[in-house]
Amino acid sequence: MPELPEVEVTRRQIGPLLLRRRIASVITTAPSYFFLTEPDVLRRKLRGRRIERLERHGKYLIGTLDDGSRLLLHLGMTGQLFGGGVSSVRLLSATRGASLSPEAQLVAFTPDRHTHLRIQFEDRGPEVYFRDTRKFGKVQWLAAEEPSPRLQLLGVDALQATAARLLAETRSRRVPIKTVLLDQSVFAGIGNIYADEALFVAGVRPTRRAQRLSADESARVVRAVKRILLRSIETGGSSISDYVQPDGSDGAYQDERRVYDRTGEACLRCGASIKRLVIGTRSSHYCPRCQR
DNA sequence: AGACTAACCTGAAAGC
DNA sequence: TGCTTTCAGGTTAGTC
Repeated sequence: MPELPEVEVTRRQIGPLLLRRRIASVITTAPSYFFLTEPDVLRRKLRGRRIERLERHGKYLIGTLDDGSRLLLHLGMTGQLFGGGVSSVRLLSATRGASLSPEAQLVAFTPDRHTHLRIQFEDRGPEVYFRDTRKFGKVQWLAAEEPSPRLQLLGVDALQATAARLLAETRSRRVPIKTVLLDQSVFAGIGNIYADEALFVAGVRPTRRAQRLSADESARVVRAVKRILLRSIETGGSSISDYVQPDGSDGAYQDERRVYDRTGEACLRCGASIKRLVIGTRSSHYCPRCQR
């Protein structure tokens, strides 16, 4: 569910709760394919460590631990990271600086069967939870220097996209342009909402064969992608079905959607009825008049 | 290599 | 009021 903006908003909000605190223990659910690293291994590797950095590449969050190992997190469709816990608010106030009104970032929460990770810290302050109802999310521990095939497959982060790269990639592909935008090995981070939104802004129909994209259109698409992703981050991401920010509040970008999930509604630019069709199993939305 | 599909899950909403 | 079907911000393994 979360795309680049939601993951970036999550990174910024969860950072203060996750970074530089020594991990006392990790509680997990039973083994499942959510765990690329077995839960018992994960618990053992994380105990006693501190996360020094939290970076994002596409939709992946990458924590670097104080022993050089790394923690990979992917939110999948329904994954959510947030801080909270019993009696943690008071303790957090006592242990943290007053930069961000820490209380506002915590959610009153009782772990349930979908809470696959529960991280507790030695400072006894707020816990960090990773909850994911559908289990399409992923967690993986990587030893220091251990390469990650998943990360290696990713293209440059979508905020670093270039028209030249998109144009080069499209030359040999006869799939719809939208399929190329969703391909994480081209640009990492674009998902179903922002692919539709960017193509609308660029005036390109999602079904257009990649090979038929002009250099000018490639530039427009890349510009639209970046503008829309940055704007969505500013507004806290999109809250369409169940995504909420780590502090529990809704993002606001869904209010700025131009086509996604607006089937049958009027195009905000020309008034035509927004169409929906399926491209490679993903529902796609576009304006038949504004997008050619 | 590129293009498709099926599969991994759960829950909400719509259809009957 | 059920029971069934459809749909969902994602990715990967397998087949042609």
